[in-house]
Amino acid sequence: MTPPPQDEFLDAAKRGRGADKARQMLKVAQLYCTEARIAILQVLMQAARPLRQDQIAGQLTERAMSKVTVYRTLESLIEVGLVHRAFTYQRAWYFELADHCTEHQCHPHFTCTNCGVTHCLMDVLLPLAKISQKGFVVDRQQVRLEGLCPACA
Amino acid sequence: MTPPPQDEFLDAAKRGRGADKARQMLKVAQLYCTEARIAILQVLMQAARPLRQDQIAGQLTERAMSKVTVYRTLESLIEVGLVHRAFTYQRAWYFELADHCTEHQCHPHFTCTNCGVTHCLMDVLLPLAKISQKGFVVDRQQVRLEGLCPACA
DNA sequence: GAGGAATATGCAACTGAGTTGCATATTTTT
DNA sequence: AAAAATATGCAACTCAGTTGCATATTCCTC
Repeated sequence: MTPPPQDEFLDAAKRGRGADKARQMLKVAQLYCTEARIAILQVLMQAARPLRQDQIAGQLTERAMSKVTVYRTLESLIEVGLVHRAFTYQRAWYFELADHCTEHQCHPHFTCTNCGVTHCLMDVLLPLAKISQKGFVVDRQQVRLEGLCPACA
Repeated sequence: MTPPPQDEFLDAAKRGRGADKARQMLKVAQLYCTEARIAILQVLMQAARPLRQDQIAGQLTERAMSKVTVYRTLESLIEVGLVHRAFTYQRAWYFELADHCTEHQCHPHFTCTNCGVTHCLMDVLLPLAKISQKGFVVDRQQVRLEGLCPACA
């Protein structure tokens, strides 16, 4: 096992963890591999919960990014199905990676009305509402919960 | 059966259908019986689906009402539990009467991504997510569906 | 690699739902 | 009827998200 040359180490560190995976995802989606898309994908890959635009921007350590770019980048990632809008809270959208989602529904989100923190209920899956016999074509079912989180209860 | 005096007829007509019921609801809730609250409650009682502020204001035939008053009126009705925020769509809140709701969840809402119309699925009830054993105290569970309505499918 | 087409970014200015302060009007209580 | 409590309207504001346009970056072809 010969160690990779030093500049490759530096390069990897500079690109940050998950950069290669992000590039791969973008290539498959046929999107330009831009600094913005790679960085935002990395942030979302590391996030434990959905994030707002300003929270995403706040985690971009390498370089500041205008909110316009953040929104437009998210929009492009949503279009190709890599990201989705998880929910709105206090008039702001929260975004998250679209993996861990089954075909028609993602995991439920629980938002604590006391501390405002949102928890992804990854291991909870409610049945799909049976409304196709009425002529509805369900694209997506979303479940939101509100109440007190374990810490606040 | 003596008919009520004519001015009572006129008065009932002027107050509109459901005015008495609205007054009753407000009295029980210990809120002032104002023109705004009565009128908005009537609109919501007759609505087949959740309405935005401007849609509510647009249905007030008697007298125009400032949007500030509509929002503050809805806020007061929400505080006492007569109304609730059903969902947001395109950055706007949709309001509806809080009846027809069980303790912890209301009926699901289906919004058509083609025509934008929302349908209340009054006869659909999903089980509550079982997360209380994890320490969560669920106050409200909300289910949103997206796709194509029968007319658009 | 150079050049050019396609696409992405940033700035500044805008949009629009919802909010706030304050003076005035209405409702309820005494 | 007067006083206390609360509601309304206006104008001005907030702030998440959007748009037009000039510039910069990415990718593709040679």
